[in-house]
Amino acid sequence: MEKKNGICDTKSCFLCKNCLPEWQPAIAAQKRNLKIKKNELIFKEGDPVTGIYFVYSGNVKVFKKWDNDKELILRFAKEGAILGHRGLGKSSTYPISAAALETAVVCYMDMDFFEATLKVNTDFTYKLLMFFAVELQESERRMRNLAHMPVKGRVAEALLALKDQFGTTPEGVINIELMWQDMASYAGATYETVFRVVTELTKENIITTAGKKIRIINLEKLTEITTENRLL
Amino acid sequence: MEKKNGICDTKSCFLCKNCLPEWQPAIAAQKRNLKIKKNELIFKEGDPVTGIYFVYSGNVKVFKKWDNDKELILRFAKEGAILGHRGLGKSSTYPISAAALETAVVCYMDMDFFEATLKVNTDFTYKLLMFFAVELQESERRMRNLAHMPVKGRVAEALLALKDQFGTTPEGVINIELMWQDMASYAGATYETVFRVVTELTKENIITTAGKKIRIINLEKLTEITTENRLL
DNA sequence: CAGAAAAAATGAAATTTTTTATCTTTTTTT
DNA sequence: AAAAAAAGATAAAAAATTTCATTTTTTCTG
Repeated sequence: MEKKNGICDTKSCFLCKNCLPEWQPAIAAQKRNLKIKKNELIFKEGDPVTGIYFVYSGNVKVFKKWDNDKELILRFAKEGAILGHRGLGKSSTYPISAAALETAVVCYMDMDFFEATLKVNTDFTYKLLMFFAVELQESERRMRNLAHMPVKGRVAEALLALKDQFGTTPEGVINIELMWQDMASYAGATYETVFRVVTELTKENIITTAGKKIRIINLEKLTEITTENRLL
Repeated sequence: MEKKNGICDTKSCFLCKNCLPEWQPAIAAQKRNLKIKKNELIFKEGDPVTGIYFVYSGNVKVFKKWDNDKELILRFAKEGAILGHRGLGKSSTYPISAAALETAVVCYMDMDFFEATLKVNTDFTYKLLMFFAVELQESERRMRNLAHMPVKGRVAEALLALKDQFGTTPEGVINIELMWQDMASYAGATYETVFRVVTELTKENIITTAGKKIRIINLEKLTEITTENRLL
C-alpha cells in the first residue's frame, strides 16, 4: 500500500459527486491517495476504523472470513464506490475486509473529516442514507438466497449480478475476470460445487467459459434458474 | 388492521426520540395508529411503499418468503423500532414483509411526510444513517453465518440474539415466546433440524425448554458453539 | 526461463440437511 | 364445546453439498 498523492481528480467518486462544491477544497486538502497491489488488503476485519475509502481505479472485493479459510464475498466495489462505510455506527473496528482484485488506487480520508462532511453536507448524508437502504435490501435479498436458493440458483444469481455491475461486451462476455474461488465465495458455496454448476451450465448452453472469461449465451434461461421453484 | 388513533404518546419511538421538539406537533398531526392482530400482516413483499411504521407495542417479525412456504426472518422489531424503512431508496415496493407476533399497535406516517422529516431533521437523518450502518453490519454478519456456520451454531446464535434483544428473567428464561417454526426461519433452517439441535442442546444441559419458554442454563457453552471451529 | 506455488479440474466418499411420513397435542374457529 | 387447523414430536429415507485426495495446468518469482 503505497502513498501516491494527487492521482484522483476529486470529481468522480460517490463523495465528490454528491457534496457541496464549496466542500471540494476541504476534500482536496484532506484526501490521501493510495496505490494497492493485486491481492493486497486495504483493511481487514477487526482493524480499528480510522477512515473511509473511495475507489478511484481497479476492482475491490469486500468480504468476511471464517475459519481462516472460508470467505464470503459481500460485494465488489468498482471505480467511484465507497469503501469502509461499514465501519460507521457503533463499531470501532471494521466488520469486513477489503482487498484489491487487481492493482487499484483508492482515495482515503480520516473518519473525523468524513463525519464532519456528513454534518456539513446534509444532502450527501441523505444520498448516503438512500445508498445504505439499497445496500441493506441487497444484503437481505442475498441472505434469503443463501438460506433458501439451491447452489445452482445462487451461481446463476452471482453471474447475473456480475453482469449487472460490470457489464458485458456486445458478445455477452462479462467484463471482469474472477478466480473460481472468488466466484464460489461470492455465491456462498465451495469451489468444487461452483465448478460443477458451471460445467452443467456450459453443457446446457447457457454460458461458455474461456479462461476466466465468462460469456452468457442464454440470459433468459439463466434468469429462469434464479426464479424456478419460486411460487410467490 | 384497525385504526385506533391517539394510542401512541409521540414520545417513545425511534423517530420521536430523535427529532427536533419543534417537529413533534407535525408528527402528532400526521401519525395514524393501527392495531394489528396476531399473525396479521402489516405489509408484505411487493406491496407499494406508502409510508413508514414505528412499533408502539407488541413484537413484530420482518421476513422474506420464498416458494410460498419457506421464510427467512430478518429481524424482530419490538416497541420503539422503526419498520418499513427498507422501502426507502429506489424501490417502490417493500422488499420484505412484516407481521405481528402478537397483538400489536403501530404508528404509521406516509412516505412524503417521512421524507420531509428527513430533510428537516438532519440530526435524525444522521442517527438513521448510523442505525442503517449497524443494521447492515448485522445483516452481513448473519449472511456469513448462513453461508459458513453449521446449523447448530446458527441456532445458538439465534438464541443469543433473542436473549440480547428481549432479555431474560433472572433465571435465564428468554422473554419472548416463539413458534419453533419462527425459530427455524430465524436461524435459516428447517423446523426438523432446529428441533434436532434443540434436543441436543437440552441433552447437553445448555438450555431447557418448557412449552415455548426457553431457558439458557449454560451461556458460556452456548457462546462457544457460535465460535468453535473459528480460528480467525 | 526454470522451479515453485497457486489455481483449476475431477472423482469418490462422507456428512449434513432436508424431505417425507405419521402421530400426538395445542390452539383456533365455528 | 366440538370440529378443524395448526403446531409439536419423531424417525427413516433421500437429496444436496462438502470434504478429501490427486492430477493437471497456469501463473508468478527470482
